[in-house]
Amino acid sequence: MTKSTIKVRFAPSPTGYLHLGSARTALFNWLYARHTNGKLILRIEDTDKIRSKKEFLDEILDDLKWLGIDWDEKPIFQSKRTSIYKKYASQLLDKRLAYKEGDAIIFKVEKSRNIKLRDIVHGEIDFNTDEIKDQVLIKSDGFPAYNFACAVDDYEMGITHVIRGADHISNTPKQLLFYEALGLNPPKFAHMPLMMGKDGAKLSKRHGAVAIVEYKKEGFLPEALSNYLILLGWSPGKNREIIGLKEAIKLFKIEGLGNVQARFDVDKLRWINGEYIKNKDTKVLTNLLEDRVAKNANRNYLEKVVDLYKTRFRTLDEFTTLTRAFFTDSFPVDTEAREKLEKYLKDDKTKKALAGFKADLEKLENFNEKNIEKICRDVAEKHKVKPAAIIHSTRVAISGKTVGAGLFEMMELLGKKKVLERLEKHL
RNA sequence: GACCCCAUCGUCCAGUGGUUUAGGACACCAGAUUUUCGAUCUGGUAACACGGGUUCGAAUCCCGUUGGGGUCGCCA
Repeated sequence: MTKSTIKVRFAPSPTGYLHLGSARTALFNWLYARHTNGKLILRIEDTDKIRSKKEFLDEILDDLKWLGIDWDEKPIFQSKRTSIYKKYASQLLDKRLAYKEGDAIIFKVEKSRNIKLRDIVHGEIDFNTDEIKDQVLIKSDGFPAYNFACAVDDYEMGITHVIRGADHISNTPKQLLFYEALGLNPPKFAHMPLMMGKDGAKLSKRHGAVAIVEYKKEGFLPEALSNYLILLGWSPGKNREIIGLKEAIKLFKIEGLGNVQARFDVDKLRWINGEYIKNKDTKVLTNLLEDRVAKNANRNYLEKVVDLYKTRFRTLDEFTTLTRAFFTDSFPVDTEAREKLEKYLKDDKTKKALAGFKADLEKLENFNEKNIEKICRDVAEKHKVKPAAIIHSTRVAISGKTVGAGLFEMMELLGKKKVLERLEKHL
């Protein structure tokens, strides 16, 4: 292992849950650190005394771990470093580059200067200091203002690359001014375009869930979410869509970060999630599903249901609604399914065939897929109806749905007793 | 409003002056599987925002327009 000098950071403020956009930023920082064999440091920006909450921090840390992100060294808390910021602020005071205003310390911005930012994703960006007002360094409450704390910490922590959202582009010249006044070398910057909602507007609750924890609850797999997120603004090449974090680390290049705003598309996320679900080992998948079905469900039985439905659900939540009939007798019957069944029952021949099917099933001793299918086809032929008529109406009767796995497999799994009960009840 | 960023199918991504009648994926549509389907397989529709340049040649370079986004707090 070669030593790397790369050091990046992810700096959440614990004033809310981990957001999709922040998670993506964290992911790219992590990818870069791991690819370069460098370090990722967590910096907790808790300088908003009122809005910062411990429970938010815990949740953010949990979500990061859940996504597969780990970090090096203990997280740094800005709230515990006030003396450091004050030290730097005093330096500027001494140099007469800053002034006091009450208890606050303000940085004097020199007018009509050009500040050049060399950004890894955007290239050179020029700013004129005429657009920048004097900047608060230390707030009246003694805590540092964001831009100052950020600049001081990135230097103090030895951060080499700042990978963050494009919403910070206009903050950067201010930070650059601080570095210059302090006589310090700034880190390199990479501003990634923000993630937008499906309609191109700012991603918010009205587009659906924005907190990582909500996706976790809905039953998205962490590897699917992180896979989707890194595809927004970066490409592993060769038109690859499904890519694990391990491989992404190998392929990651910071120069490959896109400069275009991407829209969050939950449909694609759902597709990726489905891909991960169907490729997952049934036992492992069952572990994830266990607490989403009736607690008394038999493990072996559960595994069989999972196996049967593996390719048909895209979130863990969907499994629950799709397979309800396997875990309770009081499952709902979809309106569409109800109508379909009623239509079949209006036909006299079909009705008689179903009665015959039921009667033959009662006599069947070895209630397995093959035998059931044979009975079904024999009965259909005898009553001159299409097997489909029996199959479709039976599926509705035993599951309340028009969609599902193969009927005969479903029947075998449910067992003779339940199948007959349901046929009796619904036909 | 000022300053800044951005602009390839509906969406994401590929494409970095000629090998492109612009490729892949999601979504959508159609066909198949006649045991359904939101499963599976096959196929299809669909884009270089617009206008000027530069060049033998532009999706690729430059300028402008339009459109989207961001920032202008003692929030971060």
